[in-house]
Amino acid sequence: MITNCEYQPKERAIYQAVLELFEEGADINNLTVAKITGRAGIGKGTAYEYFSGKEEMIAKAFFYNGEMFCRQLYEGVCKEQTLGDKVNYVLLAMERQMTKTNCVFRLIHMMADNSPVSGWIRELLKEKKEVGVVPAEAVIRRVLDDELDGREMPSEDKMKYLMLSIYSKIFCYGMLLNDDKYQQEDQRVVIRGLVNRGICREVEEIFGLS
Amino acid sequence: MITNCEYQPKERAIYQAVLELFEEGADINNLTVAKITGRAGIGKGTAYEYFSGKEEMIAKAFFYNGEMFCRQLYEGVCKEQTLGDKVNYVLLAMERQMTKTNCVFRLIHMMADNSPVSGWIRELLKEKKEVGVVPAEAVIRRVLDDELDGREMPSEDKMKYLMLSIYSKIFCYGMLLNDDKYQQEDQRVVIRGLVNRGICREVEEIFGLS
Amino acid sequence: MITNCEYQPKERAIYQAVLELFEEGADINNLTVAKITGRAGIGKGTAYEYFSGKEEMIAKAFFYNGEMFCRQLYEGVCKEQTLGDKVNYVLLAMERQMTKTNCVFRLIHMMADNSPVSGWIRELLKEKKEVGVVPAEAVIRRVLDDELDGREMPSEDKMKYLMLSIYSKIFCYGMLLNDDKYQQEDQRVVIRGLVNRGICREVEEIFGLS
Amino acid sequence: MITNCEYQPKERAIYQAVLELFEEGADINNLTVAKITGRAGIGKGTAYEYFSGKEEMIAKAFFYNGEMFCRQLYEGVCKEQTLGDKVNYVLLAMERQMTKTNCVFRLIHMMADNSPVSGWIRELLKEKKEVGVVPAEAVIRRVLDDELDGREMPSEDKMKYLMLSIYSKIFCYGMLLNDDKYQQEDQRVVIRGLVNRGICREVEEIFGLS
DNA sequence: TATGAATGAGAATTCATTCAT
DNA sequence: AATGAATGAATTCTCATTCAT
Repeated sequence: MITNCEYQPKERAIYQAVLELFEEGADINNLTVAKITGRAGIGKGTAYEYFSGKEEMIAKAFFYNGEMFCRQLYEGVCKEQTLGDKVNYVLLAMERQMTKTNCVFRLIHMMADNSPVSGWIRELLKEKKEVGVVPAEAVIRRVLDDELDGREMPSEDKMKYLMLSIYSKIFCYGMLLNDDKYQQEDQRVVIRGLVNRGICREVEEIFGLS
Repeated sequence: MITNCEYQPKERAIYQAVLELFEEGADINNLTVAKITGRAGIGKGTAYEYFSGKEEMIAKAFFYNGEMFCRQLYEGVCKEQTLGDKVNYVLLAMERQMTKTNCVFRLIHMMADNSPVSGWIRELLKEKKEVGVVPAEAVIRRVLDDELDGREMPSEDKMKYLMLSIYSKIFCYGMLLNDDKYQQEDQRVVIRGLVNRGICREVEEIFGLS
Repeated sequence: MITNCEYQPKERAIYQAVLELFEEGADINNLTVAKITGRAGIGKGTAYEYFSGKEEMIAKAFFYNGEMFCRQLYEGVCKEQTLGDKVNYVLLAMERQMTKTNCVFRLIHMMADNSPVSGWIRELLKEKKEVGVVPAEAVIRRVLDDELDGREMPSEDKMKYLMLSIYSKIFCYGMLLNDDKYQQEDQRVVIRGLVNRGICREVEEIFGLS
Repeated sequence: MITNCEYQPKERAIYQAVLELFEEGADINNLTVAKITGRAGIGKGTAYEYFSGKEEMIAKAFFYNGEMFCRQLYEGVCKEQTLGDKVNYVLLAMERQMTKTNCVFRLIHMMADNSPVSGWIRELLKEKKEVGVVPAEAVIRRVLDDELDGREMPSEDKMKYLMLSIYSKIFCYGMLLNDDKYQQEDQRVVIRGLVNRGICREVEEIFGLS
């Protein structure tokens, strides 16, 4: 079940400011509180009423973005019928997100960091897992559950491999999109098809042999 | 052809210092010149005789690491005969690198950044491409070239997809290794087999149909 | 004559909050309005209805404390008959005050400061002198007046010296009390006797020769 | 024995800057690092090469002042022959110090604080006690030792009382000097005589009865 | 009258870089 | 060539005070 989180207006303003600055190409590590609050149109001190420090602002901003993205993704995926359509939906959503910004990727990058921001993100993830928020993993799992249906559940190793394999293919599709060539829809459609089929085949393989 | 780059001793000392600090868990953005030169055992001013600034030191350090890694990989891959053995060699090299540190991943993360470091890295990549240095891509391409042999070359799109698909599988294997479960060899051997077979099948598929 | 000053409840709450925080070891310069009003249980804005700023709050709080202390002292001293008993009363009152907190000393310290708080205190002292409030000086003078009785008044210089000499002895007793050794009554009683006798002898000397 | 402490030039510059600003009436709590280093004529960052923070700068500056003062005092006292001359020397030194600034008093005030500066001062005192530096106490004790000579040592309580009693009289003399009346030497000479005699009598009393 | 959210001036501190030795 | 003391721009964060409710 998706929780209906309410965000306070100033909190939201900070998130949006961070994401905007980010989309405009700012480097996270050079993001200053002054820039963020300036963009958000609020006083510097006000930010500290809502956050304990800069790192929390940034981490939560990306988390907010990820949450919004995954929630939409989840809802969209549920409406599609076939595995191929579901995967396609995800890849298209990825495209939209990518052209706007690389936010989702950054979230992943940041998680692998040793920076204070990454610490915050990991903590947020743990915390939210207990509440009913939709993480990226849940989206993929949902797709797989639908597909598994009556069939026998594969071994844990295979499921883990499958999850990551799909995850990495989507990720790899996102990386391809950075290439100038794929700025045009007619070029993207070809590669999207390849990736989609690649994922479907992998699912069938694992689920088929189990 | 692999160029025989010579590194000056102080330059090397800087690289090693950066990598050491990194392996010890330092956050890149909190690496200071003082810490780096202190670890390298040279004066702060001296570093500026070899580098234009902190960003260059860090970027080149990771580049140095990547180069060393890929060079070894390339040499190792050349010695193996079958596709499966080659892929296995890469995955094992990945494991070794992973346990030491996530340096290769970090390199990737940093490339996706908007930070000054990432700017340096992208520039270095361009520059080196013109010289004959071995990038990660070259390793994969070498494996594929061997395999392609007499067969017909697939379309550019398919090759691009294949490259990234392999890349993503290796990447995905690296990510799995972070999991506590895979700290033990007997656990790793199972998943390594799955990844290896996944890659080989994908290669066969693309090369088979072309 | 002791004026019957009435304090408004919120005003009093502020004073008590300041003194409480102080007794708990807070540093005056790190006392924030937020902490004070928080402790007082009133809104931050409300404090500004009663005081012009933080400095006034603190200065008046200590002034309030000093006034209460001196008033009690004055009343107590009046009830005693001999010089020795009066001095003893003062020293015992000092002890009680000391164990609770060093507030009286702090008041003295603050007066010697160049801080805004000290400015306020000096101003308050002037102001109150015109009204009939009991200052520490008045207590000592009262003791001396009783003792002087019919005898001839010594020169102004001598009176001034005597006042300060007594003052310094009491002060010195207070300082001694900080010593761990004097946490026990049986230790204190010895030193208290010495101080008492020192003061009495000094009074006799000055008053005797005049 | 007086240790010959060497101070580095920048360190000294900071001390002098703090003391100068202080003599000019600055409030300790409003002393900023910018003001101090500005006055000292060095860069803000440089101060942090020598001190861990603002508090250390201020505490050590006053400590430096106290040390210099006490060292001179000690040397001067040693040259005098009679108790009266020695005490007179101390009182005159006090006067000189007072007209310049109240630094010694401030040091005392600061010690009684709960501020970080006071913490530093207390720590410095402990530390220096182990090294052979001359504290205020040593000066008084030296005077008493000379006087005690062959006579029997009084009880610990009495010695403690005597030390503090003298200390407080000197302190009280310093306080008197703040009075406008005593800005003139002819006025001071009277009161100085009274204080001097008061101290001598007290010493004789304690040493006589032991 | 009472409040506390909002503010921004101001403070401490860090650290990349320079440059005299 | 090598150094590290000196620097000050830049950054984070605090907190007294205001003012709309």
